[in-house]
Amino acid sequence: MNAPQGTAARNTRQRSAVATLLSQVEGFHSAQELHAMLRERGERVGLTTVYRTLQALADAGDIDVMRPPGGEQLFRRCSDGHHHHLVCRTCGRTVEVAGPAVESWADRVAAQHGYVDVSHTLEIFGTCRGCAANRG
Amino acid sequence: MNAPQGTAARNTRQRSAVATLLSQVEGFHSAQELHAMLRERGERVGLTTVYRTLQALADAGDIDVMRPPGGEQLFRRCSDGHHHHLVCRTCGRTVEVAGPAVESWADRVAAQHGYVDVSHTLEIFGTCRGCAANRG
DNA sequence: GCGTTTTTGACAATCGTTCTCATTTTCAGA
DNA sequence: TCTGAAAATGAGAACGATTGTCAAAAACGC
Repeated sequence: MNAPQGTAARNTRQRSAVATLLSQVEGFHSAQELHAMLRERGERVGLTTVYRTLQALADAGDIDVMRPPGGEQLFRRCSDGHHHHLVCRTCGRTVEVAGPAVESWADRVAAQHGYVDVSHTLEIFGTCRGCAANRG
Repeated sequence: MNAPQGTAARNTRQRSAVATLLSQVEGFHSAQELHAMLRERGERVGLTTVYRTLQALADAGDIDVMRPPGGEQLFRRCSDGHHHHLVCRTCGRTVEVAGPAVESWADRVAAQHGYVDVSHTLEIFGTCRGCAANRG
C-alpha cells in the first residue's frame, strides 16, 4: 500500500512538486498531463510517483477526481467541502456547484432503501456559452 | 466507425443474442461478463462484437452505462426514461431511483451558468442492509 | 553520522478497450 | 433464386492508462 497512516508520512521533493503544481494550474488535468508539466518545469519526477501522489491526495480528500465518459481520470485541486462539477463538453471549462438539496435527497433515498454509509457522485455536462456560440 | 446512421442497420444473429441476453439478466454486467455468458449459452459471438453492440445500444439510449470508481464500465438494460442508480458497494445490488427535483435542479444550475444542451450523471453508493448486517 | 523505514522510478506487466483487415453475412434488386 | 455491393464479424494485434516490481536513493529520529 502507498498511504501510510499510523506511520510517518515523509516530505519529499516530488510530493511538494506535485502539490505545488496542483495549486497553480487551473481546471482538471490527467496524471500524464501533470507529469509532462513537471518535466517542462525541469522537475524530475517519475510517472509512477505522480500517480501514487495523486491517489494519496485523492484518498485524503485534498483533490477531486473526475472520470469523464470517454477517457482517463482527471485530477484537480479544489475548494474544501463537498461539491459537484458543471463541465463543458467541448472546452472543459468547469464550474463548481453546490447542491445541498441534492445531498439530502441522495441520503434520504438511500436510507429509504436501507442503504447506509452513503456517498454519491454527480456531474453535469453541457455546452458553455462560448462553445455554443462557436457552433452557430 | 461502427454505428451506421443514414445507412442500413442489419439484423444479425450476434446482435439479437446480445439484446436477448440483456433482456434476461438482472443488474449490471461488464462487456466481458456478458461475453462469457454468451459463450456458456453456446452462442458464438466475438468479444469485439459484444463491445460494438453494447456501444451502439448505449448510443441509442437502449441500455444504461455505469462507470464505477475502480473498474470497467458496466451495462444494463433498464426501464425507459431518465433515472439514477443506488448501488451497494459490497454486493452490487442496485435500485433504480428517480429524482425529478434533481433533474430540474441540474438544469437550472447549468442554465444559470450559461450552459446549454445539458445532461448529467448521478450515482449513489452505499452499503445495503444485508451487507451491513454481515459486517457487524 | 547511522540505520531503519519510506519513497522513488525505470521498466515490465496488466487489463479493458479499440483497431485491423480478411472473411462472412445480409439484403435489395435483377 | 441468384448476385453483388455494403455492412458486420472476429481473431488477434495494438493501444493506452494504470499498477506492480524491486533495487537504489532519500528522509528522519536518535
